[in-house]
Amino acid sequence: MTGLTTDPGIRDQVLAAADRLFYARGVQNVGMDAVRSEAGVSLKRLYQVFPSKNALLGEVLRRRSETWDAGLAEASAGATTSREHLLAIFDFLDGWFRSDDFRGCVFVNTFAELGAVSPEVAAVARAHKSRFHRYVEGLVAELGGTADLAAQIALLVEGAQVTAAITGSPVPARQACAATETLLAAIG
Amino acid sequence: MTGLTTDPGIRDQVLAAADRLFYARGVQNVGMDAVRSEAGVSLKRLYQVFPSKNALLGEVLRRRSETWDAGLAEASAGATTSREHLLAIFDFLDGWFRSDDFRGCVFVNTFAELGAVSPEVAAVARAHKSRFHRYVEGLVAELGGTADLAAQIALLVEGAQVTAAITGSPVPARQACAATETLLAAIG
DNA sequence: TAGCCTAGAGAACGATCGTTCTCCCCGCAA
DNA sequence: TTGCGGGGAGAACGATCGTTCTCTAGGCTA
Repeated sequence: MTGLTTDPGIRDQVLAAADRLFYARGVQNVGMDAVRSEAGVSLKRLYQVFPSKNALLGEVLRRRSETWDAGLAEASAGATTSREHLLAIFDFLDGWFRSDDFRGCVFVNTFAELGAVSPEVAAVARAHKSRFHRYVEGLVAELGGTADLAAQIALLVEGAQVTAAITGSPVPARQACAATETLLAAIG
Repeated sequence: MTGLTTDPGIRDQVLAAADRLFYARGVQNVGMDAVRSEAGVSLKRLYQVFPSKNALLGEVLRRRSETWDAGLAEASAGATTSREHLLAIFDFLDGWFRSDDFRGCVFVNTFAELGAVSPEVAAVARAHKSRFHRYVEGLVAELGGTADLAAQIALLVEGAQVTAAITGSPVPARQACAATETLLAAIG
């Protein structure tokens, strides 16, 4: 009927393929042709759905931010207290660090790669981190902790991701968790 | 006399220029021509001193590792106890985070950009982090702390660098310092 | 069946980049 | 003064990449 037939499945396929490749190799090490192959879609279609690589990257990042939230929510499913919600973050990290394709935080990686030359990328990274920071702040406040304590815990989460990526080991999740427990114990 | 006249000043100029540009924009966003211009050296000379961009990057990273050590040593100059040496790390970070051109840890950035496609880059990043980790471990051991405590402090240092880079604020240095003091206080 | 719209495959294009090559000039030895 | 070897500037080359264009085949409408 209309020439703009855009099967929603195609959009998802492309996003999933781009996400996989960008994350695994770095954005600049992945050509649009590789995305096309991985997605099993023609180049024409690809550019019909996303007008440029930058637009595609933007959507990939937006989706990763949602995926992060979803993973966090899933790991917090059994949590009842604020403390449990807080510590569930580290369960989430632990599971993630153990996955075969783990290669650090997409936002940190993309910021490192393109943040200096792309204000949009820098803004998306900042927004994601800021949102997570507020999430932690809310939980810590419920436990009677200060904003500074929340910031400290966020640093541990950040450090765990970077360290797990570079060392290839999942233990930073447990270490960051233990440190958080120590910090929480010092609230009183 | 010999055709291999390689003024040692030129080598330093090139390294300094490459370091500045790679760090400011990301390795892949800097062409060899830009390095050449920044260094004020002919392309021929550049390739006489460093046979390839990869070789140049390798040397830049090696030098950054030394610069890190030197900065740490300088910030620790007045420290006498192990505790002071440990806390001096955060003075070092604070000064660094406040510098205009701060853009995170070179090793983390380069790992994010090239670690997946360049085993050498990944290895250099790992080696640097591992060396710093051992440094912290030594200091913490002198204070009667465990290796796990050292790892926790290292996570704070890592997290502070990433967070300062993305937010553009120097406060993570202070926050990581405060968290470290809390963790140290819990040793007993 | 005839005509047309669409989509796919991939060639083509223009830009960039790492690396090498050419050309020209300068300073030095005889 | 006359060659000559080395160095500088930048053109050139080959590869890659983002993006667009062309060509062809196929399916739907009348």
